[in-house]
Amino acid sequence: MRIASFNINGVKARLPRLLEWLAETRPAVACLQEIKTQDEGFPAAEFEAIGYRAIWHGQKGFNGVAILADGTAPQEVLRGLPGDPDDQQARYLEADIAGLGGAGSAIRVVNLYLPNGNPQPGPKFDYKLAWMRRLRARLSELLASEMPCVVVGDFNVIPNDSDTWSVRAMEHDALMQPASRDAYARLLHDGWTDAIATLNPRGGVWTFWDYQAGAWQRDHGFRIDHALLSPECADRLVAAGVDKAHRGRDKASDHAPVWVELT
DNA sequence: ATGCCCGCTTACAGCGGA
Repeated sequence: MRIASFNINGVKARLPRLLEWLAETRPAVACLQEIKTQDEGFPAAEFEAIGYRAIWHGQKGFNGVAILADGTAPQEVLRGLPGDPDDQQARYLEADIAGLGGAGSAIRVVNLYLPNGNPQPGPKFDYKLAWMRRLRARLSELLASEMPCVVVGDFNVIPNDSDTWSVRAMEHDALMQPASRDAYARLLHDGWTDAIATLNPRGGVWTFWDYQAGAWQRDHGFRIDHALLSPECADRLVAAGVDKAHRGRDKASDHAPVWVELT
């Protein structure tokens, strides 16, 4: 059973590529980030036509997340990350997916689009770090619940030096500041398993290649899209990967899809 | 040091992304 995450950089601009990817890889759950549309612009009928039911949290022009499930409707648990009533940005969706947990029970899926934080220092970086503190609080509740849980999305954090083509090029970027990395490391220390890192301990796996400066052609990428597993799900991990070839297609997103395969 | 490219917007230039 596959759970995938894909920062699509605009659901309207990406729809043909997205439908193609769903048909080719057929994940049980597909979490999308940066849908970049208001709720009423989300192409739910296009996904239903190929067997996916969806929930989504849109915003005009920027951000926006969606959860698609193959043949079943995601049961929404949370829309928006708790902890700041003034936060209006559409970056968090949490849902139960029936039938994917042990013995036919549900699995909890968190889909997030963590703030970029550039330029740093500054208010956008402060917002990122505050968002990560709120995320840790919510994910700690999920760990305490002991339910099977998968947290995927664009974390906008390069966890280790081996997760970027060039430490020097990214040195001053918000994605790999010590404070960003520390906040991510705290999640892992709490008990979450980074699926791709666990299966690729030497690093060198990228999920993003910039549109600019020929980054794709030069393989100048880094790893910022992650899949975190609760202990129950980590025991079921059999594979994890990146659909790298999709980054090379015409009209591609600047991110490639990432996925985990659980028994 | 900045822009490169791309998607979005009551757009035709500017912003955000990473």
